[in-house]
Amino acid sequence: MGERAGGTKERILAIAKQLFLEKGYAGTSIADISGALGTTKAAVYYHFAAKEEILSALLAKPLAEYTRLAERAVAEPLTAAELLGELIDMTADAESVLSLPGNDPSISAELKDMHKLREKNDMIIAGLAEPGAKGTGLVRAHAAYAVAKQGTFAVMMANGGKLPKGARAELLDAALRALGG
Amino acid sequence: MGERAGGTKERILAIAKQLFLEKGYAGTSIADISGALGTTKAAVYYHFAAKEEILSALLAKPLAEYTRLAERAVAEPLTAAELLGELIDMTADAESVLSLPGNDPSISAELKDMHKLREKNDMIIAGLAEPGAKGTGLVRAHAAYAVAKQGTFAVMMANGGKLPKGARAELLDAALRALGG
DNA sequence: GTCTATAAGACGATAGAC
DNA sequence: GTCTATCGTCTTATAGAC
Repeated sequence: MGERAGGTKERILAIAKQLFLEKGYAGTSIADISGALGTTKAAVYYHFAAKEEILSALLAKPLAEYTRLAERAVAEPLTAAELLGELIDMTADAESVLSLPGNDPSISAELKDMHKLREKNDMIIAGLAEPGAKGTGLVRAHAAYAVAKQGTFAVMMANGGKLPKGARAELLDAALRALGG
Repeated sequence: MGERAGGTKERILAIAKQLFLEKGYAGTSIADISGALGTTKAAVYYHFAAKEEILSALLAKPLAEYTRLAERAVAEPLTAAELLGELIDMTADAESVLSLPGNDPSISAELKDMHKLREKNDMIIAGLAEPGAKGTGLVRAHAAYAVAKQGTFAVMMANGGKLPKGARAELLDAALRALGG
């Protein structure tokens, strides 16, 4: 009971998540992580063979979920409300770190084709737009997407990292208004 | 006439802007910049005493404009349409790089209190919200802000770095719908 | 204004003791 | 599972020739 919660590997991931968000992936060194952990660099390398593996471990689940959502968006006819709601929930999930690849260029540069994130983005944008929409018709889809991802992220940042009561519904409504018209 | 456009200093800034956007500030080395420039690292250091000075030179004007907008938002009674329109224009301005501090954690970490960007953000969010709005009432302001900044940025990225005709009006309308309701 | 050369340290990563 | 010690490389930055 009185223990420090979880194995070292999980603690490394928790620390890395926080530091990557604060200083970026390229701006965070293994020494930063081991320092916050209270051990040495070598201790970190016992649990992860390379810095990039920490990033991969951190992003594996969120990217898989995001990919699945993108595929559903093109396969099934998901409503805009369903799609945007899922995006808000994924962004708000404290365990997830879906905001990382979108907010840190040094990450996008690192895992470029690793999951073909850009492609998935386009699939979701297309799923949000009216069928056959093009050019400036996609602008509204981008606007709604921005509300669901960056809007949610901003509200969380302004509230100590958590979504306040009712904020999810407000964000979803705002995203739908941005989309609709 | 047949010249390569402008002094070396300006070329360095243009290259740095592009690389910082692609790989992030921490992920870009002086060697990367001098390589793209076609010279040596020392040549870069002749024009800038430190890497951070390149960043400062790049952000000076956009941050000053952003600060001025934030101050106007609390002093004069700016309409939401005026505020959001200016945000869209600042984000879309190719000379500006207002998207940099918001998109790269290694930059926010670097110039933290340099311009107190966070404070300016809050001033603009407050200027967007109805007077006296609080808690979840600010959610709509964050949503509108997200459309104006990240939405504009996303549309530009999807169109080769430029805003298509009519996109500005569409984005402004979408942001106002997200805000209103 | 740009070069070669190099300093001084941070970085990712490994070897081997405990 | 964590340590000390180290390797090789990359990084920021400087000195001095041209």
